Amino acid sequence: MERIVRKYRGKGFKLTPQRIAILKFLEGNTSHPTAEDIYTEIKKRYPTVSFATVYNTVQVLRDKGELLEITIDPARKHFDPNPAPHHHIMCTGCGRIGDVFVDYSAALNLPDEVTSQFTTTGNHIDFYGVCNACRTKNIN
Amino acid sequence: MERIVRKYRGKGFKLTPQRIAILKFLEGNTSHPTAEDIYTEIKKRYPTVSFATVYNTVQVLRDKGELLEITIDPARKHFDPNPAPHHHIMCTGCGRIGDVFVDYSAALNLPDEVTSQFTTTGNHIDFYGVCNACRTKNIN
DNA sequence: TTACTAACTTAGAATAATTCTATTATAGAA
DNA sequence: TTCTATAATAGAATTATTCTAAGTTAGTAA
Repeated sequence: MERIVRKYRGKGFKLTPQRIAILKFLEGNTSHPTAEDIYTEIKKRYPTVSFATVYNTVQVLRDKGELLEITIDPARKHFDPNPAPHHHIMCTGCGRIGDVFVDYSAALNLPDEVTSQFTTTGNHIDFYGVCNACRTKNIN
Repeated sequence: MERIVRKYRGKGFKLTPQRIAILKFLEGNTSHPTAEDIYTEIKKRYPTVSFATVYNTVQVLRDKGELLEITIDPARKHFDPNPAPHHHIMCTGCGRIGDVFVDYSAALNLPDEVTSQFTTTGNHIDFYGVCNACRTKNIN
């Protein structure tokens, strides 16, 4: 019995071969892949896999709290298999996305004009920057 | 001469009637409209206006630093005519977006494993919550 | 004031991301 | 082993956004 199967069985969704392949690809993956990235990878082993399967699976995983959907890139969604709340930084040059594992919640006090209108439940920070590779490129 | 024209002329883009209508609609607008919201509004006065004009205009305004593009809603882009850096809070019930005019930058120190990889240039916080209207609805 | 042209508007086609549908297949419960 | 709810698939549909080609115009400069 595979480790992935052990980890995810009994969570309320079926573990099909395609899903196991998606879970394996995502396991420990810090590249923040898009749906197309996942599709391209799974297609190598399951050439008939469809986008519907990829989208269905990431939706199930999101709903079960096993995956985060990231909105930092205005062009498309990225996914993060680490469901622990954390933040992200995107390189404005190449689009690479990195993780920021710091909880800033204690510092993020909201003004009265906001707390009087909303009950806050969470926060996510998008940091923007330039990665080393892109900075080097621009210097030369 | 209208105030909008006075404010935006000489900024490097032509002020057409459609653009003036868009700028008027956006002026002081805190509803964070989508492209469709803008299109629907401008269509009232200019029935032949096209989506291309709306998208072209918001792109020009974004490039000129007169408008922010907001990614807090995974479903579609929203626009904010206040270009001063600030943050947003979205109601997870109805999708309403509010502004948060606090600069938290001083508190957002990044760990070494991030600063060694990225030179940070900015940040934007997505707060999530429930607005009063939605909270009341759920109680009843 | 007029003439000019780069920039703009428009309708509609194209693209890209995502979702839906109908059908067939299967994981996992009984 | 059987059964059925759930999932996979191909492909159509939908939605957001961008592109294209043709006609129009804002704003510059004579």
